[in-house]
Amino acid sequence: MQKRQDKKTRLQAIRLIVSSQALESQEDLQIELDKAGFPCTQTTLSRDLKQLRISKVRGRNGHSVYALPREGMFSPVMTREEKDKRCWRVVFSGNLMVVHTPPGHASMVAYDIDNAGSPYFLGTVAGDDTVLVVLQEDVKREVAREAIGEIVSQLA
Amino acid sequence: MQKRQDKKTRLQAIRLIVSSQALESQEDLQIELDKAGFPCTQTTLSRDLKQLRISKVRGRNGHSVYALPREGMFSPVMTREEKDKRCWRVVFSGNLMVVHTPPGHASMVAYDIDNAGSPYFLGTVAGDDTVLVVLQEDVKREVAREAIGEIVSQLA
DNA sequence: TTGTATTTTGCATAAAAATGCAATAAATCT
DNA sequence: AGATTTATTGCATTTTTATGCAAAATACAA
Repeated sequence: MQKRQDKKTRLQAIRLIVSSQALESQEDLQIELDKAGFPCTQTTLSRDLKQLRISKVRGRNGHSVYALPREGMFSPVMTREEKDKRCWRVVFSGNLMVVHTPPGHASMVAYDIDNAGSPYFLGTVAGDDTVLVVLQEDVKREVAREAIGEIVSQLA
Repeated sequence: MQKRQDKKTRLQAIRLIVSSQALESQEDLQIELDKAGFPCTQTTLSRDLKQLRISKVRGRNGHSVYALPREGMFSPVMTREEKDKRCWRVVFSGNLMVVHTPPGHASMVAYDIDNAGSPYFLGTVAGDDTVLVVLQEDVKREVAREAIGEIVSQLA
């Protein structure tokens, strides 16, 4: 067998390529990777993509393209209980809502809040275990509390 | 050909099944769907999944399961050009300004805001795609909006 | 070093998913 | 009603992706 190429670097190249172009098959990716100086087989690509947790997702047109995984994505295998536990405590201060979560889960919760499209929440900033949510000015805390409850348990 | 079953209903059933169990193949889905009273072929499923924009995503273990589409979940939903073109969304609440950016760009924007040396902005906190800017107490929103506009456009 | 374990990779092949074509049900038009 | 168009669906097949196995490079231990 020939001298191995640096796998780390190849994986990095794959990330780069996948994030910058819409590739529809491993064969296409293989071609691009080859251009970039990383020749390899479809077999290897299949394994690399698995390791990088890259999957094909459908655009509006129905076509599928490869895409990097985004944190905050959780598999449908997560149990109800696990999801409900994502949100620990909610307190308010001025027009800010402070959501406490388990360590490391803040970004996921923030992601869900952002994507819930609620009119009450203007935006979020996530740390490691805390999410800061900026409320619409005239929103009552009760309303906000209920809304966050729905988002967390609903996605749960 | 036999009497057709209601496609609408079948699609609904697929949504339900996919969102409640971790299925690894269309064949598995076919079996579940059959149990639910919607017998059909893999061919039909392939088409249904395409129409529903359901795709396989990888869990942490690397295994793939079908999952309903979630907006904004994957990067390629928006191309790089679209991201660059997208106009920043700026909203206010109290003496806070909330600046939305493309995913991962918040810290860069925050950095630029900090370094712009504007007297209107006391400080910033950046998440992944949101920057929280604390405004000087007596600053008018129009002024703030204009100021941020200048800072941001310098980036582009 | 020498021997052993682990990792990486490709080939051949299996498994999974997508699609061209054709048949026919259902809808629409005249 | 009868004719025409559109939508669904399955079969056969192709295309795409995953994997068992083996070879060889690299890492590791004694």
